Amino acid sequence: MLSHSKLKRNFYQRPTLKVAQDLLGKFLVHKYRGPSTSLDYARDKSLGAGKIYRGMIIETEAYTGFDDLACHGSRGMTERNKIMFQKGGYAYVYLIYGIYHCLNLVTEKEGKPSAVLIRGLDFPNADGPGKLCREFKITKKNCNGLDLTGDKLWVEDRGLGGFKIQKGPRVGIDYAKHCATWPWRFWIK
DNA sequence: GGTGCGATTGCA
DNA sequence: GCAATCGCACCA
Repeated sequence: MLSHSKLKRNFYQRPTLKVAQDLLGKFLVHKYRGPSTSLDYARDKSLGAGKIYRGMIIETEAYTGFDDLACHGSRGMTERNKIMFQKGGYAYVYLIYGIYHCLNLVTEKEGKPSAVLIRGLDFPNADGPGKLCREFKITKKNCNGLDLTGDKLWVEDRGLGGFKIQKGPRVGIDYAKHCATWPWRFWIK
């Protein structure tokens, strides 16, 4: 196997709980071609030709199906969550609190709302779902609906494994009643 | 057409 | 503890 292989669609078209754990230790990559701030240019003169952001995924959460009250798609398809109903291998990005964006990787089969929320990367200022999107220039406008088998946003397997996976309840979903305690959050040290 | 709030973050 | 800030879900 290639040491830097881009994950294919069949990786995502599996049970969401499995995908959420298998994404740990893989690398999120964003090839960004959009406008950069003057501060970005001061830090990195190569930005004019586009920039590649790459960081190891260290924390995820699973959201799947109509019985998961914390899943955005559990109450049916809407304009916001329609990407979640596609087949696995697409990016679902939404705006939260009017300020931050959250990146999800759609899983399973078409018609079943399922995705993995990327909550943290081993990368400076990318410890948190909102922070990693800000740091990696991921927004709803430029990433929602992107095909993860394409050349803008994808996940790489760099051959790292053997991590001890920790698990616990998902964050910030107290409103989801009995689902709030399900141990669907996963992370590695 | 009006209303209320969120899969977050940073600061007091 | 709590404000920021807005798309959108939901109700009328």
